[in-house]
Amino acid sequence: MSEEVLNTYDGMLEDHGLRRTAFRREVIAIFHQHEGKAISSAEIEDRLGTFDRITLYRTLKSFEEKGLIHLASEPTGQVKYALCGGQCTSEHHYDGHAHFHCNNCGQTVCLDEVSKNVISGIPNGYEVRDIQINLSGICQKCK
Amino acid sequence: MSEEVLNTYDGMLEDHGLRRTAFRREVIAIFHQHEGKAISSAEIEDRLGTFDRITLYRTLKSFEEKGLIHLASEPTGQVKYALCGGQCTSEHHYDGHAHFHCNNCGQTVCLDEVSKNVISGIPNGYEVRDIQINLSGICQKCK
DNA sequence: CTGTGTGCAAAGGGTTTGCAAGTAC
DNA sequence: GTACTTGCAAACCCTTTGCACACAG
Repeated sequence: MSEEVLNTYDGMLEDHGLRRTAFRREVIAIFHQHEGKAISSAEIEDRLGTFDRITLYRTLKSFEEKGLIHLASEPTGQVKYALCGGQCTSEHHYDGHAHFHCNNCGQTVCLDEVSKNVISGIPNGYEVRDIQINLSGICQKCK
Repeated sequence: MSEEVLNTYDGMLEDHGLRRTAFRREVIAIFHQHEGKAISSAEIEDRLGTFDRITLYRTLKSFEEKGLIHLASEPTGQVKYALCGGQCTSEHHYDGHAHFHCNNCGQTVCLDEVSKNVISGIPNGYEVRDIQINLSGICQKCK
């Protein structure tokens, strides 16, 4: 891992009010390797060399609370995580993209091309704080 | 339970190739009482008088497979279920509406007013079979 | 009668909690 | 030094599986 990348990871942690530890750097590195995809806790485990599952759960929880990652659940309820864009905070998530889940290979990719701005018709009185669009089907590779 | 309603429930079961049992009628009745909302397995349990949790799991699974109900998972991964419209089959689900989850009261309602037809910008090569739109925030009552 | 559904018990798997030792700041 | 983080163990909870009995068709 180059020093520059390390500094980037440290910066991400610092920006979100998280202490810079080796474990957290490693988890961010794994997310970085899967940029553009949402990955499950199990997938992260597989990538972690020396790992402790419990610590990973807590790490993901604090990352999510501090706005570093966001949840992207499958329709079946399986929880996956992906790196947030730079504008996310603990107050509000702004992941402006949809997710596509492939029923064949099981991978979930982020589709930046699909905008959420088209959503309309929300009845009066509802205060929308988050929008999740989850597509599923067969991805490019599996077709 | 009037005879007419009973017949309706029986018809729903028969139409989806499911045997008509007392347990299944009761589960459908609970969904009917919560029409327009997605409910969790735990919420159904609370409503069931004499219930067996395991049988409920299996019932929900077969309902889902036969196109009687559809999944509406929360962003957190919690699985909820809602009655399908009449056009759903075991081959394909056509729940043409979005779901709104209230972060305060925890209820999930179906928003028929929010159309999925507006989704565009899906890259070539992706075969979309299902679209789920999950909104969250504060509902009318809690505001 | 035959195949499906139900109920109970037990197993399974992922996630959370408690606490002591270690580490960032 | 203080507060947060980590690691291990155990507990938890929801869900699934196996099997015998009951019931729908």
